[in-house]
Amino acid sequence: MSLEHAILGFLSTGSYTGYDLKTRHFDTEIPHLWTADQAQVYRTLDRLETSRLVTSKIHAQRGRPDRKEYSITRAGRDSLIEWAGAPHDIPARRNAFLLQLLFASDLPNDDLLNLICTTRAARQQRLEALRSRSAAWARSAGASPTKSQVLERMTIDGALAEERAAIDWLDDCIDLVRDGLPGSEPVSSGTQAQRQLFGLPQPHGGSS
Amino acid sequence: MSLEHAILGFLSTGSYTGYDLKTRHFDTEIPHLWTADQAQVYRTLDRLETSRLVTSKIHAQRGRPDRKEYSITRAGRDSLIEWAGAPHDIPARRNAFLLQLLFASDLPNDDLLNLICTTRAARQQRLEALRSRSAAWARSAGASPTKSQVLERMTIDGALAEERAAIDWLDDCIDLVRDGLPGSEPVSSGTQAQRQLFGLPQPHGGSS
DNA sequence: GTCCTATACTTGTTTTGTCATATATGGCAA
DNA sequence: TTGCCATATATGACAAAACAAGTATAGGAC
Repeated sequence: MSLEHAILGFLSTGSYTGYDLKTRHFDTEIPHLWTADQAQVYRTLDRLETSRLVTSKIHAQRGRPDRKEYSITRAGRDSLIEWAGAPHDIPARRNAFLLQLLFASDLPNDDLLNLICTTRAARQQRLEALRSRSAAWARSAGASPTKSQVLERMTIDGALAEERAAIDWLDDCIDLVRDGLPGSEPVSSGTQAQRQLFGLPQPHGGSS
Repeated sequence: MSLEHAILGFLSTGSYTGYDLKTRHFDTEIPHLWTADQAQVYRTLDRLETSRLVTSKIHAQRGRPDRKEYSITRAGRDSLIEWAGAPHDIPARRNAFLLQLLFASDLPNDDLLNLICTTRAARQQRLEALRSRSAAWARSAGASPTKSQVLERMTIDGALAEERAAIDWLDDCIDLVRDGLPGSEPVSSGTQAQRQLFGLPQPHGGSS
C-alpha cells in the first residue's frame, strides 16, 4: 500500500511516466526512504488506474518511444491526503544481520570480525550517500525552505540518524569481538570493557 | 531466505515443532530481530524438509494433538554455517513513516504533530518491550555469559540503539513542528531552532 | 552488423508477508 | 451446549518484492 501512496504522492506534484517515477523520483530523490523496482512501478500504476486513482495519456515523441504519462485524479488526491494523515502500524522488525549475528557462535572470531567490519563498511557507504543527498537538499532548498522542503529534510535526518546509530553500534560490536568473546582469547583488557557495556558488576567486587 | 536460516538456527540447538518455533522462539526470544507468521513457519519447514535440510518425526501425545518434531540434518547445519559466515547485502531502505512525512505538507500542523506523537508513542512501547527483553537476558545470562549469550546481547543492543535513535529523531521533529513550519505560525523562537538544526546561516547575516 | 547507451513500456515466475480459515485434542466456566 | 483457552497442524488467497526477460525507438562506437 505504501508504494501506491508514494506514487500518488509524486503524481500529486505533476504528471509523470513510469520511467520518470522510477529513475527520477525513486532512484534519485527518495532512495533514503523507499525503493521501487521497475516491475512494481508499472504494475502499481496499472492497479491505480484500474482503481481510478490515476489516469494515463500517451504522448508520441520524436526519436524516442511514446511516453505514457500518468496524472492523479481527485479520488487519488483524496486517498493520498487520507493516508498521509492517519497513523499506521510500525512494521514488525526484521533485521537479517542481527539474525546472522545471533547464530554466529560457531564462527571463529576472525571471521566474525570480518563479517561485522564488512557490514560496517556497507553502512558507511550508505551514510556517505545520505550525506550527498543532504547536501543536494541544502543546495536546492536555499535559505528559505518551504514546508515541503522542511519535511523532506526531516526524512533525510531520520535516515541519517538510523545509519549513524547502526554504525555506532557496529563499532561497539567490533570492540567487543576484538577484546575477545567468552571462550576465546582476549586481545586486551576486554573483560572490563564487556562488563561495562553490559552493566555487569566488576568481577573483583569493586564499586565503581 | 533469512526465515529459513532462522529456523535452521533454532533447530541447530534442538528439535522443535512448528508450534514451538512460532510461539517460543519467534514470539518470545527474538521479536527484536525477526518476526514469523504461523503460515510462514509451516510453509518454510515443508520447504526445508523437501530440500533435506531438516527431517520430521511425529510423536503421539496424551491429551494433546500429535507433535511433529523437526530436526536439522547435516546438510542443514552446513547451510547454516555457510550463511552465518557470509556477508549479505543490506536490504534497500523502506520506511513508510518517512514516506508519509514526505507527503504530509497539506496536513495541518496539529494533525502532523499528532501523527508524529502517535508514532513516537508506539516507538516508546517498542523500546519498553526491548528493555524487558534485555532484563530477561541479564537474568538468564548471569555473571558469565557464554559466547552465544554475548552475541544475543549484541543483537538486543542493536535493536535498542535503533529504537533510541528513532525516538530522538522523532523528538527533534516534534520540536520543529511545535516551533512552526514554513507557512505557519511559529509558536516560539522557532526560526532560530530550525536554522540551527539545518546548519543554515542566521538570517540577519551574523557569523556564528 | 553488433554492442552499448538512453529513453520507454510490459510481463513471467518465485518467494515472502499478511490475513483468513480450517482441523484436532483436551479442560474449564457459564 | 457454547465459548474460551491451550496445545498443535495445515492451507487458501492476495499483494509486495525481487529477479528475469522481453519489446520498441534512436544514436554512436567498434
